[in-house]
Amino acid sequence: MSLAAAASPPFPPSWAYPIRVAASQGQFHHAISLFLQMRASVAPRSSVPASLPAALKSCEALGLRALGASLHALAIRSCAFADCFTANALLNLYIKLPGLHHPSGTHGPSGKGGAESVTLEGARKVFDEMLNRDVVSWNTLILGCAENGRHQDALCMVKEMWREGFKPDSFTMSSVLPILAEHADITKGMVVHGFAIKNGLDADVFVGSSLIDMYANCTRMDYSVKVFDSLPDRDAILWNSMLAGCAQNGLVNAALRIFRQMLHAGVRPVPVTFSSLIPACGNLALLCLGKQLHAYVIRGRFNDNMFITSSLIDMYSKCGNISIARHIFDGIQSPDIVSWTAMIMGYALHGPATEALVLFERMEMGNVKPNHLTFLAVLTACSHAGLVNKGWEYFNGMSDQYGIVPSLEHCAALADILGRAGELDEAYNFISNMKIKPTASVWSTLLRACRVHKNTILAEEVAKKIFELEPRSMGSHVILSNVYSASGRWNEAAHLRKSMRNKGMKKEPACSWIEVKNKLHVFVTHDKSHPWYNRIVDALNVYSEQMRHLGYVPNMEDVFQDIEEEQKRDVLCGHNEKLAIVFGIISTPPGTTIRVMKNLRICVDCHTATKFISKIAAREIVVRDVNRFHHFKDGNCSCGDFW
DNA sequence: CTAGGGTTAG
Repeated sequence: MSLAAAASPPFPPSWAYPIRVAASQGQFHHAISLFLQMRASVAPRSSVPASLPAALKSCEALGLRALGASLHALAIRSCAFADCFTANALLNLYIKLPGLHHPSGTHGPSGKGGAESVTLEGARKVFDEMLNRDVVSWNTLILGCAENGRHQDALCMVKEMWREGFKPDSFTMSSVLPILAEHADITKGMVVHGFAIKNGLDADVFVGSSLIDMYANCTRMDYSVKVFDSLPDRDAILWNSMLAGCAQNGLVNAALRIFRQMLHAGVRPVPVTFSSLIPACGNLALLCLGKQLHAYVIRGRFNDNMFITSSLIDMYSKCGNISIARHIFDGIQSPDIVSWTAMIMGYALHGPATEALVLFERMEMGNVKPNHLTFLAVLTACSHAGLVNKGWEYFNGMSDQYGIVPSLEHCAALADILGRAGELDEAYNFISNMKIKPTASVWSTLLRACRVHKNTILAEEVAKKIFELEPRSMGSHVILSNVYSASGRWNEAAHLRKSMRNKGMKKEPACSWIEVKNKLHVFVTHDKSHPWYNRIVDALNVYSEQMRHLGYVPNMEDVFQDIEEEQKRDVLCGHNEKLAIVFGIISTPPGTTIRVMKNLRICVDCHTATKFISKIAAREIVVRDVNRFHHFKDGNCSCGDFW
């Protein structure tokens, strides 16, 4: 460290200058060290106020709470606290370092608020004691509230600052807009937008990107586009905001267009560019596109970025390609909790569910601590593999060993494990005695189980509970009606359907889709508009004949209407997953793996038929339904007929 | 002295 500059200072003598320079260059240790030397020397008192903001900033960066507290005392003793600039820096320190207590106001952790509220109390005290405040003071406190979940406080404070004659600026906007984005409060969001326009703040890129995010979170990408187009050239952040917004709203084509425009405009992609695009491919199961992005990632040497590798693992497994996902996972030197969880969830959804548990144990041995999502993944694996004892073990272990309180999702997963395994009474008791009040969705896992295990009596009781909580629950009405149909109680089924019609309830249209040669083919039930429709039906009829020879019997359980047998068979033939699968087979070279996605659960008959088709056509067929993956091969399915 | 974009679930 060179003291030369400080030892022979320019006129007027100043210690403050090198301290400020060091802090502004990120050399916080150096800044602190200079500050302490200054205090030990006979430096003029006037150096203290001028160097305090930089010293406080350095404390924040290095997390030095004790020194921070003594600087607070020094600020008061030296009268530097009267200076707005210095007091603001101190206020910021209280916001940024949780656990730094105001010397005169340490009440200790109060009630449920805990350390978080104590931290803000200290900041609030500093703020209240300030002799002079400016817009920065208000902005600092508002941001502190915004980032610590005190959303209402933050919004109230904006009104308060306005009342006291301070005009909100671009900093205020970009603290407030993320709050409105999180609450999807487009009404207040547009008020803020209007204020920004009126006060000439809308050309600011920080405000602009916050507005883009806010509208994107309110699923109004059209407004986001308008904001984006109205902003002056460019900023890489804005491009990435737009990309993330489109990707999260499922607008993959729009996202790709923006990606290309961005490259064209000479803006270099950064890791976040990909970590927002890749998950969108996974959610829509666009394997070809995902692979292209993967190639881009490799060329750009982004593949050592954990966010990207995790999203690639998730993307490949959601696209049905668990082995590539595993290959990427194996290439990571030390996986973090996110990549472990993504990989474990991949196996949980795919089939070799015990592999998920093996990975979980390896993860524990590697001293990576599981979080609530990891346990959700492990419980999902137990459910899909029918492992009841293991399920209980993990459910109890998560709180006993890791102090993670089971959430509603974990409880639902355990109820699912019990129900699928046929332990219906245990599942019923478990749900009835849960610490958290069960929701309709928890009960409906049991309703599904009742249907699989053909327990009509319990199904009726469970359905009653569901309808109390959610009178218009479409899925539950359908399942109960299926239960009635399956046990030949057509009158009850008909009555139920009538009451559904009276309530104006409509079944979610089922659809399946498949990507062939980079093009997406969507099949909606009863939609005959696909150009290959007749060819598909012809092929399906040929398969049906062969299937019958091999012993296939159509299963009518899932047919909703009580119609003649012959008609029912037609309905089943028209099931969109069958159309998508057969289209895949006749439009690709022999041996190609068929990957089909479906927006609902696969039906019993389609599941059986697909097993036969995989054998007859000698194809591996991967079906992703809304719940899990099915790998059909050689007449068998990886789910073991258990879903 | 105060500010912006991303990953795992359902």
